[in-house]
Amino acid sequence: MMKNTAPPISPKVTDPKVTDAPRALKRSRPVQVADQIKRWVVERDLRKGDKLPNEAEMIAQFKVSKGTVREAMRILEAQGLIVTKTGPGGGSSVGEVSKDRAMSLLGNYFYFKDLSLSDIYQIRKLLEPEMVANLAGHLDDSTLAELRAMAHQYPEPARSPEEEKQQHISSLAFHARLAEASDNDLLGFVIAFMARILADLTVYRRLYAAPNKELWERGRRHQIELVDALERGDGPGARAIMLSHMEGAETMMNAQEMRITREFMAETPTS
Amino acid sequence: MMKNTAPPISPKVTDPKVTDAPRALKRSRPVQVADQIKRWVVERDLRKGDKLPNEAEMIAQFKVSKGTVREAMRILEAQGLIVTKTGPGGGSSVGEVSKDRAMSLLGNYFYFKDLSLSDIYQIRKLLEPEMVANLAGHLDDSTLAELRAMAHQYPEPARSPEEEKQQHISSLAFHARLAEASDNDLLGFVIAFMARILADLTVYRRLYAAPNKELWERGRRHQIELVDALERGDGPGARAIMLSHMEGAETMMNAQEMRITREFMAETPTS
DNA sequence: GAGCCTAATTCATCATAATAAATCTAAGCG
DNA sequence: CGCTTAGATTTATTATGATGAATTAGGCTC
Repeated sequence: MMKNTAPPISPKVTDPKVTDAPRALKRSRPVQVADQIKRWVVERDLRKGDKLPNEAEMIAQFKVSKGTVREAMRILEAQGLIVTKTGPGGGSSVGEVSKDRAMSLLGNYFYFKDLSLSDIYQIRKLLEPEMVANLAGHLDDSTLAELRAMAHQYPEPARSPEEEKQQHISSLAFHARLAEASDNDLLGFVIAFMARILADLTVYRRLYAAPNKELWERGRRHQIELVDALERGDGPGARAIMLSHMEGAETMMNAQEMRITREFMAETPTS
Repeated sequence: MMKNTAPPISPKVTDPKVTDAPRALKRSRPVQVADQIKRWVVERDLRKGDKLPNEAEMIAQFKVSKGTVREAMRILEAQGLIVTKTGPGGGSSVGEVSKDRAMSLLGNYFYFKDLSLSDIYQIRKLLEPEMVANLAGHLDDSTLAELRAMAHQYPEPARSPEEEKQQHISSLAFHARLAEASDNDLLGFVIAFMARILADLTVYRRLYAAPNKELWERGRRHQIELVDALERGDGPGARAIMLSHMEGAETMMNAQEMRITREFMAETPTS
């Protein structure tokens, strides 16, 4: 029917090398090879940096052509699971999936989903206060200093739409930095992901809506007060400030026309 | 739901600066080609099902060899962005990233992160009550019936560890089904993802810890009461029930020894 | 007109060869 | 003796062409 080049159908075959191919009868060979490599990695509990066999060995191991092995490697590489280098001592090795790549891949999913601002803020209002409550009293001095610097970066309200956008991005970076410090990796990831989605939005300020100076000032004060609360370990205080901050931010966002950029999120090339 | 902030999709977002090879250094050719194809798709605002040029055209278009084009296609395919078929009328076409694939890719990221149960439950306790509060009064009859059937599936406490595991999985499926019905796609995704992580855990019940009949019974009652509350549109009630349910579930989970299966999440072949 | 068969189209896989990149080695120079 | 650097080596990267397999469309038979 669909697979008579290889002899995998009969159950009692003693396939040389391919000891383990129970399911996987509908997928292309590169995908199958990629899956086998994944299993191979998991079985040996390889970790970041551990090396995989080189191309030639894989060709021999899986009895497939060079091109097929390469396509399999590309699949794994696209998922961020391996990295490959050339040269002596080169080859492929296990690579931890970076947060950046994970967010990009997840962004591809939501590209088709048209999230609304209220969707995102509904979650931010729940998660961000909780996160800062956890964080209170657990941040080291350098992180606190970093946050404080970010909070003080823009001492004045924006005078141009472009500047306002910069401040907006900067504010989101503040939240992303907080998320990075979170002990709860999942919580931190979701919050950072939302910050990134918001940062990727294209903002069209309504021309007739003058920047709301009062709201802006309150947002800035929130950030400063938040860092203070975090420093003195005041969890409930931090939570309350963040909640208020989120509500203010939501109001500001709703006062603007926004549109999701219809681009796949690109990975930031380490800049 | 207040979806009023979601803007209608407007045409033309393309920034003229970044349309053509801005920075193409340092990356391999297949990756560059994949990026070009992505841009090509976005610029034309192609949607699910729209077809891409065939292999030969791409070879001519990008002036690279067939192998390179194929590797680029494998990259995009691994990310779920395209699907490829053979035969007349075959070729590659744009494919919506499936929820399943998105969860697998995200799972690869957390494979290296060793999430704890308390990390997950901290978030569940925040998000799931909120979700059901949104859902109250917004579910159609067939969904309600489906949920009710799931809630009634196991009328008796488990008599064996294996059966208990089945019930556990079933309960998580209940939550995943709720998440699927959520209007807030991001909220639903995060909740379904957590359910999947929990389902992928390998459970080792402590041999000396007899199944807690009372807790189990309360959990079951929660599910039934929850569906009732959802049906009559009682948002606050649904929220309260779910919060209580989450707390109970957390207690039960903590009474068990669990270990994350050290496997990359596989995609379920068909669903 | 229904059903089967053949042919055309398109991707899938394999094989081989030449190229490029990274590293290591050791000769050459100061 | 130590540093530099040219070349050799290892490994992945790209290219090319040929053959195979899957799928559909159209035609042929009855």
